[in-house]
Amino acid sequence: MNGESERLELKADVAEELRNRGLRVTPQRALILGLIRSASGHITADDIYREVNRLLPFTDISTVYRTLDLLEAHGLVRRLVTGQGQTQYEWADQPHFHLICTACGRVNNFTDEGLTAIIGQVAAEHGYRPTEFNVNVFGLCSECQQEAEDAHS
Amino acid sequence: MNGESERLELKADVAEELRNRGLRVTPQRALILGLIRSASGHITADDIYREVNRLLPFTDISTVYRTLDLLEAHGLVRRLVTGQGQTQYEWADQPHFHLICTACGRVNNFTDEGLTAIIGQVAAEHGYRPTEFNVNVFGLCSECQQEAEDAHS
DNA sequence: GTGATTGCAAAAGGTTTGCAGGGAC
DNA sequence: GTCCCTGCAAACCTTTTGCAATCAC
Repeated sequence: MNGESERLELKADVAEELRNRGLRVTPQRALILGLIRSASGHITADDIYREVNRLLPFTDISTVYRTLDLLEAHGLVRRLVTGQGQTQYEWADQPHFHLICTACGRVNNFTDEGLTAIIGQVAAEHGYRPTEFNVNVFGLCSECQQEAEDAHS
Repeated sequence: MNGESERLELKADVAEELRNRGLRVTPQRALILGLIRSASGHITADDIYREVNRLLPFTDISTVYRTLDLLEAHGLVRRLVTGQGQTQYEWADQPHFHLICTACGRVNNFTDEGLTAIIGQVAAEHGYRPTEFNVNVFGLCSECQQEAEDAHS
């Protein structure tokens, strides 16, 4: 494994992704898209802002937001409004569901064939032709349940 | 049908709902809860603010937010984060899902036992204790599908 | 009477916008 | 060279908070 060549590959990849959509390639855009793509889960605008600034100082938060809007509009990135403070962003690979912890704000992705099937079926029953759906489940993750219990004992 | 007696009934009803939960009954609370309850669909804090002020002038927006938080904490009201500007609130009768038509914008509520069960099950598998979930399915409603077909013929 | 609730004013926090200079094509 | 993109600063908008006066119980 060579970290640097991986990074270069990713950079080229990401630049191509932008060009394919007729977008100009700027260091900021490539970096932001790369960050989201290599982030394992979800990432906030502020996370991105801080990380980008380590590599590209003087990048402004407004650039981050503008870029995120752009990437979302072009279907490269998905926006996830959790209601726990900031909006989260994720790489738009395949549809999935979200488990959102209302205590720590952590978001877990999951997929479930049965769930997908039922949603399609129910939509059809109501005469809908579904194009897209999102499922957000709010609750306490196992860590926060544990903490809550510990606090009470 | 007598509009006024209906309103009085609702008001008494709503006051009881508050009392049952050990909450003090104030005109603001009763009014806000009544508004949400009689709103057919979803309503924003600002909608509520404006409507409350027509009937109870000088009510502050902060009171609206504080009341909404309170009502949500006591399970009387559900918060719906749409990502389109403001948060929406709805009367917490029974859990349901949203079918949202991307053409006409109409939102249909539906319920489905199977879907509810699967969501609970999947959450449990991931160690979550779910408190709330929202399922939004985007697509074309039957009317808009029809229109689209008609337009093409 | 007592503690909870309200209105007011101000702040917080995330996100957006106008503008002039600089960069991608 | 042209138009788009960026950094900067300021504004925006929804939501939250501190405080003193008022109200429900």
